[in-house]
Amino acid sequence: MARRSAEPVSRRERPAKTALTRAGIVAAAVEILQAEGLERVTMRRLAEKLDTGPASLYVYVRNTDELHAAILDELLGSVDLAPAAASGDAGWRERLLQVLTSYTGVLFAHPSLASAALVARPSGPHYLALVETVLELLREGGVPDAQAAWGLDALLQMATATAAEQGLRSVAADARDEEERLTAAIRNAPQNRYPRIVALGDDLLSGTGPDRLEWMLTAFINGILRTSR
Amino acid sequence: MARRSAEPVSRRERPAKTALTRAGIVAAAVEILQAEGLERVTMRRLAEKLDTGPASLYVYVRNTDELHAAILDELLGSVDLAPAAASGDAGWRERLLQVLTSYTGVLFAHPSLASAALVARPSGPHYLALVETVLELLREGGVPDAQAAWGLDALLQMATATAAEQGLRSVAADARDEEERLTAAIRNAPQNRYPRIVALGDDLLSGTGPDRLEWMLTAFINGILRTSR
DNA sequence: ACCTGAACACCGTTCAAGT
DNA sequence: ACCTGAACACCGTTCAAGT
Repeated sequence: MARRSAEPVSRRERPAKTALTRAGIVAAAVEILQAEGLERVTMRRLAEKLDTGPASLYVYVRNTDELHAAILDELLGSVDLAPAAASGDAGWRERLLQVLTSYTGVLFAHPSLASAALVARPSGPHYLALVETVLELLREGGVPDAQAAWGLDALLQMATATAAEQGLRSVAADARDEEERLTAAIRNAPQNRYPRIVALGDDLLSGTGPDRLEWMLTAFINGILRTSR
Repeated sequence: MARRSAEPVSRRERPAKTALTRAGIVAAAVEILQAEGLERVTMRRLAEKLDTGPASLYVYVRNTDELHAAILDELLGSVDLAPAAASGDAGWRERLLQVLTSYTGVLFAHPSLASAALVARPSGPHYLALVETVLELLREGGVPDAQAAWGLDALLQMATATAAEQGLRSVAADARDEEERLTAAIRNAPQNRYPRIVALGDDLLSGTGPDRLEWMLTAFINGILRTSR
């Protein structure tokens, strides 16, 4: 089948090629993330989706890490900040936990992104809105400013790290391997050398889901309240 | 310059090629880490150093992540666990902080490894020894077993995440960029939308070093003590 | 069982040249 | 200013074939 010109075919084969914009690039990146995971959100794959060469993306995005941070901020738009405002319905602690749980949930849906978030913190508007909300709840709870400033970071860090760990566990086969190695190591630990590990046993690895995170966050909030700088 | 045979030259050019072992592979990997950073600890670079092809390594190491975990456990051998045993000299809290600070110090020296540790937890003997020590100190402090089991993980996580963040800041130019973006975002946050962020200002990013970590750990230890499961 | 060469299927980033 | 083709300098992992 000969064709006289490639144009009409290429018009049919792919969506109309729109001008590149940062927003469009990030949106395409999110689509790839949803469909194929963060490992596939590469400059080359993204360029292919946008029907251009990878070099073109560097006009809008400094490098791959910045791209990942932009994707994360985009997704943080779906964190539910509403509980924070609903005062009266529940205490500030409970509402703070709700917000942080919503944040974790978003990361849970994209485990690989949670890992990236540990390294590359975002700085976009959605991230700032989350920070503002958490700070406001801490203020409502009477946490002194200095303690809130340092506590905020740790709270988000804990939530992010938990999502990364838990998420990987359920997805990557390699992470499963690693977990099994750790479980085996703990089960087989000789009692004379590791008495406390043996004493606590499986509880060290128990409840790795939301229960554990909620306890961790609660414990840390209690600590923030009582620990001055 | 012609040579009749490559053998004598190759004997001079590189160290005598010893048989591959897992220990030898990990040792070579640590050398590359020290000299060139974790980014350069690739299967190919490692094979080159060991004078073989990358495929040969897969007999001893399942994949790159497992290699990274093995390197980390190796380095954890230099964590100073001695303070834990020196009871009487200082309270258990202080000694726990000393151990965790030593752990952070090791990771600080290899920031990229700290990031890897957040994703790929090790399960080797040195890691188990660290876990055992922390658990024993928590027991000494009267922390109930259930709380120690879940608290342990969070303590190590906080120390690891802090090292990863702080370490990257001092090394990677990209991370510097990111920090600057975040600093700028916080400084330029409009007061009407983000009043708490503006109120706390630079304190949100202050003291990102050992002081901050010590406060975080102390706060969390206080929380562990008071928060039952 | 261990080791290897060669291949497969990818990467990020830069740069000179075009529009 | 924006966009591109082409190149540079790499990756992890597998597999058939050797010892």
